[in-house]
Amino acid sequence: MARNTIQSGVLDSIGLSIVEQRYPPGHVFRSEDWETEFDVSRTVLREALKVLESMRLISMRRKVGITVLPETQWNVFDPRVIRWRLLSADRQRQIHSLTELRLAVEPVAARNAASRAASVDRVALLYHATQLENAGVEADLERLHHNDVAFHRLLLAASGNELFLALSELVAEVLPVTGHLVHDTIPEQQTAPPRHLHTIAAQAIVDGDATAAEQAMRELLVEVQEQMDLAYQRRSDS
Amino acid sequence: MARNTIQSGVLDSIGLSIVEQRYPPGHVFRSEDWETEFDVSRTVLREALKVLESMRLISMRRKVGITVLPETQWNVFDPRVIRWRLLSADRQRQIHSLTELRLAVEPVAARNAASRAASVDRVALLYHATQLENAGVEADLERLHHNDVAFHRLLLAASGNELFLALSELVAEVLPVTGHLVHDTIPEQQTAPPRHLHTIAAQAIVDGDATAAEQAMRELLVEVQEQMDLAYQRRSDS
DNA sequence: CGTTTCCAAAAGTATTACATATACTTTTTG
DNA sequence: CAAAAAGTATATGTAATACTTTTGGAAACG
Repeated sequence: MARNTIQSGVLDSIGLSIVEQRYPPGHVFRSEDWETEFDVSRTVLREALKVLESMRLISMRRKVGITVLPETQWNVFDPRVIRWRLLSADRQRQIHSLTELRLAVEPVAARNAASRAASVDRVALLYHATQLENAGVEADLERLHHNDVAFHRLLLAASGNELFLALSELVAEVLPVTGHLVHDTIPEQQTAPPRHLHTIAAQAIVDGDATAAEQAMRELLVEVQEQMDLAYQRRSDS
Repeated sequence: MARNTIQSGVLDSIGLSIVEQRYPPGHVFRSEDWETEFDVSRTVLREALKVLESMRLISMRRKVGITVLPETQWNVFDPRVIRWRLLSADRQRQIHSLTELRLAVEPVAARNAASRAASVDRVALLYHATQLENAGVEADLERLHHNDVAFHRLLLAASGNELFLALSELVAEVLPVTGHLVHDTIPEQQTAPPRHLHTIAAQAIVDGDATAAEQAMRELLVEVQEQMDLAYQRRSDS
């Protein structure tokens, strides 16, 4: 995805530094400052700044300069902002927020999928779920995450709501992070229940049982939420 | 919000034309085409295109040109994309999707607000709710919408989740549209119940009753959803 | 028929000059 | 002396242009 252009490098660098709170909100730059720091032309810099402006990380005004905007203004649904935040200090808060959002949306997505999804999608969902459940302890994480992402993306797509589908990108950003976190800190047998819930949800969708699907996804996400909290708790203990 | 710059005009024009499906996905432009059409410099055009690229409406590649991306790629959470879609032909679908998302999120937001919100926010919520409920038939729409937007924004803010808060911008975009639609097509007395539900939800949040708050907001959004469907049904009848 | 080479096309980058809006200062004015 | 008007400096906004780099596709080649 990341195009091999210097503009994207500058964008990434500035974006991350802002999200990392290296500059207080309200802090003002002149574009010249960045030009010299990165040794790029005004053209390249301005194109990067325009993107950051469209993400509401900064505001550009004549005779004033580039102002760093407060966090409340940010387009926190932009996948790049998500990624930057997952790299920054408030990673934990970001994961918590994202999981809370998933807890709100995915059960409803499951409900809708159970009543609207195409048969082929229902079957595919069940396939990914069983793949997840049957994966043993020695299964490589790579493959596990792939199925996990595929399951949740398909679920959101099958909901028939393009806004839900768009959220799958955010889920895809956060899933590997939560996956590794859980894997590194939680004993294996404790992760079995959520995996099983994938299958229950998928089966409910295949059966067209909207309520059961919603319930299973809700339990699954509650489980994820608890595992996240537990993982961070153990971390701070060590 | 719209800055008084040519670049923003070009951005708006191209963005809207893409969202309106005036060009099929996969259609390829050269930046020169747009330059002549809008009679602007390459600088201005490219800055607009960069923003559109960051919204995933287009993709710019060397030796290829500017490709219009399919709808599934779009950053549908960007407020500008929302606005363009509300202006375009699939306005109805967009409203339905947004309401469905609200139906997923706002009840959870209410639940969280009931257990986390600051006292001052709880009181303010109740204030806006009673203002809404007490507004008579002759109350000007302007003022009604202002209170409505304020209520929902505050609710999402009080949830303590910055992703929920960010959604308030989308709600603010869609609320006036649904508001006018309902007002123009539904008899006044039928809009009373949802208004009352605002107060019930707010009161539950003041009382710290998470379950009641969630339930009230869910009923409210279901009501909104039904009114939307009804409004469009009546429209197509005429 | 597949592979490599090469070219042209389109975006990517850089430089420079000028336009324009606007925060700030100075002057005028009542 | 304060408030309004005028003026000025400054940083972004816009334009024009030249050059660089990547890369799809045609042409040459084995």
